[in-house]
Amino acid sequence: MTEKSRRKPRQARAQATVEAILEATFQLLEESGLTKLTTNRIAERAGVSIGTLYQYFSDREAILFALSQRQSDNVRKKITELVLENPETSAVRAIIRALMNGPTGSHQTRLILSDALFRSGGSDVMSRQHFAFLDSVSGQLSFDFPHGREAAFILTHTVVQLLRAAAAEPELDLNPEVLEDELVHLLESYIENLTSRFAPAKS
Amino acid sequence: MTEKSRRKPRQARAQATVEAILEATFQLLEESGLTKLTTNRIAERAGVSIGTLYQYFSDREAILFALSQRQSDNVRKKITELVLENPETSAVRAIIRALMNGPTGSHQTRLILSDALFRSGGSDVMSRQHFAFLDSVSGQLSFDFPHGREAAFILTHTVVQLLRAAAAEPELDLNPEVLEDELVHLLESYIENLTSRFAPAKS
Amino acid sequence: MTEKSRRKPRQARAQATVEAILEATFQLLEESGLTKLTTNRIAERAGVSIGTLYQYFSDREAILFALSQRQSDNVRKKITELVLENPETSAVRAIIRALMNGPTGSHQTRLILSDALFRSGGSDVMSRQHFAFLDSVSGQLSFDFPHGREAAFILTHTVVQLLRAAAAEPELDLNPEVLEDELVHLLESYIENLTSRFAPAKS
Amino acid sequence: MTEKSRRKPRQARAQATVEAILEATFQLLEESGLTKLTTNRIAERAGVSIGTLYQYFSDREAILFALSQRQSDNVRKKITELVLENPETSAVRAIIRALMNGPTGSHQTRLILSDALFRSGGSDVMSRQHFAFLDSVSGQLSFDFPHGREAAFILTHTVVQLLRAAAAEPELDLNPEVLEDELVHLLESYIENLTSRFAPAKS
DNA sequence: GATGAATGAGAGTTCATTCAT
DNA sequence: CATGAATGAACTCTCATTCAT
Repeated sequence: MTEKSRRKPRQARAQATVEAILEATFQLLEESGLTKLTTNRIAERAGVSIGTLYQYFSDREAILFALSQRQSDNVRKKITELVLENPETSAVRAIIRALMNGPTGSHQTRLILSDALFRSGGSDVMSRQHFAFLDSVSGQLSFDFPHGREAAFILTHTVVQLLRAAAAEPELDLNPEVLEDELVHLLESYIENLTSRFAPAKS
Repeated sequence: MTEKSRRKPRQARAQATVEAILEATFQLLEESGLTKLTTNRIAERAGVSIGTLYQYFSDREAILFALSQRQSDNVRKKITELVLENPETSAVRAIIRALMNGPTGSHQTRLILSDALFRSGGSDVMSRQHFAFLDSVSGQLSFDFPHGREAAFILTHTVVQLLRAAAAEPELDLNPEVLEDELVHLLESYIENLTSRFAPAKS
Repeated sequence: MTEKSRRKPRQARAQATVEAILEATFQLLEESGLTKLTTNRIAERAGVSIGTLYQYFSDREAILFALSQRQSDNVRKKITELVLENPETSAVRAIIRALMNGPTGSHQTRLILSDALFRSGGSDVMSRQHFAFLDSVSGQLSFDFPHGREAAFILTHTVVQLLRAAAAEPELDLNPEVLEDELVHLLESYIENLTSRFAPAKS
Repeated sequence: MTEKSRRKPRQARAQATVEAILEATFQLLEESGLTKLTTNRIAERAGVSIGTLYQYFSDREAILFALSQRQSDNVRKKITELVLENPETSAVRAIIRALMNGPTGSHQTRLILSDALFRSGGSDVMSRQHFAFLDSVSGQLSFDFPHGREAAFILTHTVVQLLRAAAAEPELDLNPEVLEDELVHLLESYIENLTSRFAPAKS
């Protein structure tokens, strides 16, 4: 759970090795899913020996974890990007858009990586996203409210979990733009509800 | 996806065997989680031979699936029950309460079973809950709205997915009653939002 | 090895059961080969319970054996038939023709049944064919010769084994009529050779 | 048919491992036959782990196939050897002698390996022997004849198949030298017959 | 640092056969 | 006679991981 990576790759060659391993993992996930993903196959695809792989990652889970962190970093970058580019767009929409478009890969792959993130860093990492989200939204709330932990949980998890569910059920064939709209409505009406309950009209 | 159950138990003895297998599976899940759950252990705990187990279930997944369907049936029963007992309670709250209290077992177990349901019956079974939920809520909507598929998806999946997430992160230690309240707020404010958008005041 | 069948079916119904089992076995062999042939599947296809199956056959091998005996009986019948119908045809050709056209079923099935006959009755049953063949041919030889056992072995086994090989290599796509001709040449030239060695010209 | 060997052994150690596996397989075949031959037993006898075995052979069949190829190579070597050593001996006799004495192991083992060769490489490998045989004999024929494919089939398969049958029926207790003689007669009289039909006297 | 041969516990699964009903 | 639920030894095969080279 705690210390996952073994050797911190300082040299360029090592960095490239790590890169190759993660890229190979991603490709294999896309091609044949989690059950076919074995450390040996990853090493082979990455063009390194299985021994080398284990010099950079303590176990299979660590690889998935690293890859999922990457996706998650992408999302964060995307959020910042979007907010800077379209200052007029609401923060909520920016975040939702980032969550929808940030991660690359098929639905299945996203799902797998999101679960890996879940498993390994429940507290560590997920909370980073958690709080990043909260920070972004907090501008709109600008007050403290009771039930804070549960409400915060809802604010931070609703979109991620619904996108996960949508990814898991591709046969529903939901329209991304419409879904984005509805998610914005869902969150914004909840925020409004929170506001009306805990920060009654100042007028 | 394919054909999951093998032999249809005609004799009473066979029915009891299936029962024993599912009960054993549940116990083992509670005790030691998914990774320790092997077909041999299940058979042993159930007091049947491994061969017998394979006469009724095509593989390990099929057992999990059957068990999860059971849980899901329980939830549906609970919903009906609650609605009948407390007609005054809003349908939304009744359903949320059922989803929270219906399934027995630890958080982990619920999570595992919910995932099994997801995997195997994504469309088949999950949608039953989906539409059961919709039916219950539809009284409150009493109108058709565009964006129906996406909105319906949100209505039916939000609570389940958030409870799943909460189960996966027990360290957040959310207060169930407060969470229930907030989920009700979340959904009800979204329903209100839908109403205001698509069924403007008749006056 | 010795006593294979359990209950001798005297009643018509029992006879029909045995029939059904053998027919089912044949069908399954044709459809999916030996490895997929299980006693349970045979019983199912025959429309009897597995218990019933075991009342008529001591084990799986016994079923194959009975079926192969049937094929072998067919061949014998065919030989008699052909000899009676075409008295002008040489005995050798008649036998070869019977061996080629007697057994029904695909190449693979013939192969399997021929092997079953081999295994179970190496001495018992195969020799029946063996001696039947010899008897038919002996008219042409009409003398005793040394090396009798080895020569007889060759006379009785060559055609069967070559047809077996031809069945096992369908990709050679041999022409049946030409093959028949060549087999006749093969055997007849050998018989002539035997004659010239051991029964020098009477003139 | 598909891809049989997995890892190509690059290091000397690996080569030795493959060797040990094949040797172990041969020993076990000799000792207890095909039905008792399991991959686990092979690995144990070879002194390697079951995992190692599966790094070099995709399944049990692949091991049998490799072993049978070895036998087949031995035979070819033996043929060359015999022809070189005894140029006076007819090619036919040399080949028959090689087929009888080339392969080591009991009758049963030979039978099993010959069947394995049949199954897996029906066309690929068997034909190598096929054509090797033909080449050797062709000196004696020195002409083209119609019915080539069927006659060639007979020339190349008769001896192998009869020896197979003889191996399968040890209770016949045929005398090897006499059998060799008779096989020579069988083939040579057929060759003569072919000659007289297709290359009539040049006079 | 890199390699890749070796490991081996243990997973899922099959199927001929028995025997209580 | 027929049934079919139950058996369980035995099998094949996988894969994360180690460690001598």
